Amino acid sequence: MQLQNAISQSISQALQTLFNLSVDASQISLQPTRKEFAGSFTFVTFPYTKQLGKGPEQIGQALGEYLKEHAPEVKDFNVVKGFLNLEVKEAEWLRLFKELMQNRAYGQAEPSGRNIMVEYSSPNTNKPLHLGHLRNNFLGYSVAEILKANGHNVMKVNLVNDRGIHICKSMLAYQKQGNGETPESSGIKGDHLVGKYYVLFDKAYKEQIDELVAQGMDKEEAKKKAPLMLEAQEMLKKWEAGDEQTVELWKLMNSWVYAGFDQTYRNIGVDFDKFYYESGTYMLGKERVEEGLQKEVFFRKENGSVWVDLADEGLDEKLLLRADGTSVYITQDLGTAELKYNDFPYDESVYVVADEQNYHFQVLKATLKKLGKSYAEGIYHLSYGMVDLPSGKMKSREGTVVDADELVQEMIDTARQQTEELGKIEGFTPEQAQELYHTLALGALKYFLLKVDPKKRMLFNPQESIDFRGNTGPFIQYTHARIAAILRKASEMGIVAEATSFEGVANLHEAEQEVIVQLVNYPEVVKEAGNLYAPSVIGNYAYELAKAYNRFYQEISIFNETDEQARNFRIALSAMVARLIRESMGLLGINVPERM
RNA sequence: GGUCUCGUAGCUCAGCUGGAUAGAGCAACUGCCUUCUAAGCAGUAGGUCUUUGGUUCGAAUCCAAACGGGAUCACCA
Repeated sequence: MQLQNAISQSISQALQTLFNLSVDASQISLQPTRKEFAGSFTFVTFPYTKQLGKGPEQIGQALGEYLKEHAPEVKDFNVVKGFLNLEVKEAEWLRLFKELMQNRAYGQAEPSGRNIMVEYSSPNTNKPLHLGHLRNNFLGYSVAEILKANGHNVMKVNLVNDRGIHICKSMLAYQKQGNGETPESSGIKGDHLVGKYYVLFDKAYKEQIDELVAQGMDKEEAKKKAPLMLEAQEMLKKWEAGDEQTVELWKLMNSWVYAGFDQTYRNIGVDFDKFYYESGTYMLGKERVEEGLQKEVFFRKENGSVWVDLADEGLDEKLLLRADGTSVYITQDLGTAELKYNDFPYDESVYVVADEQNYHFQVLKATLKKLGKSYAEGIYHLSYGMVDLPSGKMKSREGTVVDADELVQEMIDTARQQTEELGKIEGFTPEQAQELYHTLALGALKYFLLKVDPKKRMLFNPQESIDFRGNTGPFIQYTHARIAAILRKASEMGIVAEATSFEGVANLHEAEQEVIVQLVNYPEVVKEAGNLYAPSVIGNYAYELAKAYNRFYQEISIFNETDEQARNFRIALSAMVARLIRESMGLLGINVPERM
């Protein structure tokens, strides 16, 4: 970056000196040179032809000659049409490399003083996590890490949806058919056990609907009138009224689910600084609604329901409180927003929630603004696309949902199988092998889900996503393991590759230079990923870095190099690549192995 | 129907604030392991960047429209 700035500065000077044209250096943009031409940076001269009344080649030629003479970084140049390609001196690349290697906090931005809250995961407590949740969890965790690397003060929170009709469905089915089954007695993980009863409810409920329809009732009506649905609603009312027995069962079943979630979270390596529970926040929302009525930014309809008119924001009227005074989804979000802000006065509050809720978040933000809440401005909906299967949309009702725990286990099995096939498991203790499989499995899965732009809907193909070759997590992990082997060997040989140990290196191979270019880019990449809330930017970078290194690894020998300085440089270069692979993968929540 | 969003190789995806002959991976084909881990490297083949118009020196990228997917517009969450 500073290299680009320096060159831009020189170009600005050149334009002034040669053509008497004043252009600020910040206005001069350089782009990476396409690989079929010599050079590292390219300056496009087309935009200046009119003002200067000269041809693009002519301008490029004149600038190139000036830069070669006056810019200390520029080694040579070539002009192709309106493109001035600049080659940078090898000494300059080496200097940059030494500099970044000595910077212990390389890639970590200065503290920004900004507080950012990141809410993610936010599960319902009536069933286990599925593939869609995995994208959410990986995204949320990764974005939080990326924001930290950008110098922000980050708090990760999980808002658990622990109340509502869906939980009552599981509870009801359990009451009827549970026979006192527990996770201990059945050996079923708590969230799966509760999910089992949710499915049982749904099955029986469907049967009732079919029956009613067979009797001639309209399907929509049957859905509302089915006895089981009425019972579930009754149970919800009892819960809201604090009925002891209902609350007791609710607590018991939720505790099973939490134990299960806890296990899954630990297994997939995500964590939270704080949990919020909707049962603990939904009442607060009603206070905000009351506040809005007093401020006269909300209004009450004849039947008693409360609304906000967001027409001036290009949105509709929105219900905030039902006629019977009970809260709806957005009511509790109004309360939770305030609670969050009181706990952690944020500059920004990120909600990692699927794009089906885009409208909801527009409404939430607009409504809080109407209430005059200053923190409304900081609300940012990190909206991500749904995960599709080759068979189409995931539908829990049709049983096409991919269970998170099962998927992770399948990935681990595949990792084991692949590793054994390749015969790469010699010298591992069983525990180490197990750890490796886990690292590879999650690396493959996380990378697969994070390499795609979050905003885009994506396809999860079970066959491809468990691939360990090509543009995958394990490919990058493998590159790290290779370097680790080199570093072990260097260490055995007593080589310490410090900046001083290769000061005499004069020429660089092309492959070496390409690796340095990648290394130099890293801070910019972290910044961009932060600005865009996009782990995919980091993922693409890690892949490019690993690819550049593997090219180098293939073409250039390290330990057969007779020039000690050159050898030391290559070891240092390798160490730095390993470090940035570890860092960047860490930003994705992916661990890297020492051996594989 | 209104609003929002997406459309790039057979498949899955990159392509930054407009720049050169649009790039990866998978799948197909060809080479490279007595030399630091072949989960690798090098190469061949594969494209009307959905279409049409506009902006300009220049458009996959910006604007408009059309076509085709998806989401949403509940006293559901």
